[in-house]
Amino acid sequence: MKKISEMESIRECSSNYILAVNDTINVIHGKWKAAIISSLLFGKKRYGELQKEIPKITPRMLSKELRDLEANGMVVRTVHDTIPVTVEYELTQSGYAFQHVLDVMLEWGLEHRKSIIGSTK
Amino acid sequence: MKKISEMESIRECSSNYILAVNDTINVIHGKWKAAIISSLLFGKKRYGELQKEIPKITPRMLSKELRDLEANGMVVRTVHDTIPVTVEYELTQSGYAFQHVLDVMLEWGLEHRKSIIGSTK
DNA sequence: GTTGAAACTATAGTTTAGTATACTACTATA
DNA sequence: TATAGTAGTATACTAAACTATAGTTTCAAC
Repeated sequence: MKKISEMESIRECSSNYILAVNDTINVIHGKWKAAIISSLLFGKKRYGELQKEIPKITPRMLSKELRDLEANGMVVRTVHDTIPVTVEYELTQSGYAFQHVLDVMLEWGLEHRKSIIGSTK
Repeated sequence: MKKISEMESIRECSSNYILAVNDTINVIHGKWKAAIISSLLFGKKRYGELQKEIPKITPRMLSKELRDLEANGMVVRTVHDTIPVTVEYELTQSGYAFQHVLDVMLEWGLEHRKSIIGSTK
């Protein structure tokens, strides 16, 4: 399949590999993006709901990170003409697909923690 | 199996999920760590070899990042009593296992790029 | 005409990350 | 005695990320 050969060819070259991986790292770069994405994996949310779910984020950071995620094609922002206006944020298809990446990170993190505890006792 | 149930229980709770995922993000946090890990995936390397393979890294950053990675159980540092002394850095088992995380990132990144190109044409 | 809700923005400051450039310690060989 | 190789450290700086706190807009209900 094409996907396999594309990955294979990138994996052969250390510098291309790093560039492609960094593309992904940049999308979740920073202190808050993983939290926002994780929160949105449980369903679309309004600005105020995100603020409540991510307790210590400032409004400035929340709106900046949401703008970044929107610019990167991770979330879509929808304004509803209710009174007062409400805004909903939802993951794109790519955004939802990112759960697989987070799950693999989670799994590795759990194993890694075990291996560290095992090696220091 | 235990691993499944552990993951399932973490995935049920948004805040625990974020905490566990952040453990992993912190390990590769910063501009250079993914590059160092990627380079070491191709085999153990000496300090000077890493410096050549990662062209723009300063010696200060390289030694800082290597210290971080060592402290996090990602690499082991071995001093050989050659003349002059040589130092080798090698990934731990966890470090090598991290390739799976990077591969999933790579794969998602390639798909994501396609979906962005597809949506703007 | 004041209050309140929603979704932010503005300004200023602190903290952390990263860069630039020079220097050190050790020892072997010329 | 000077030079070179290896693996760094030291000092000072700039830039990016993040925080704190207050203010803005819009419209409706009281």
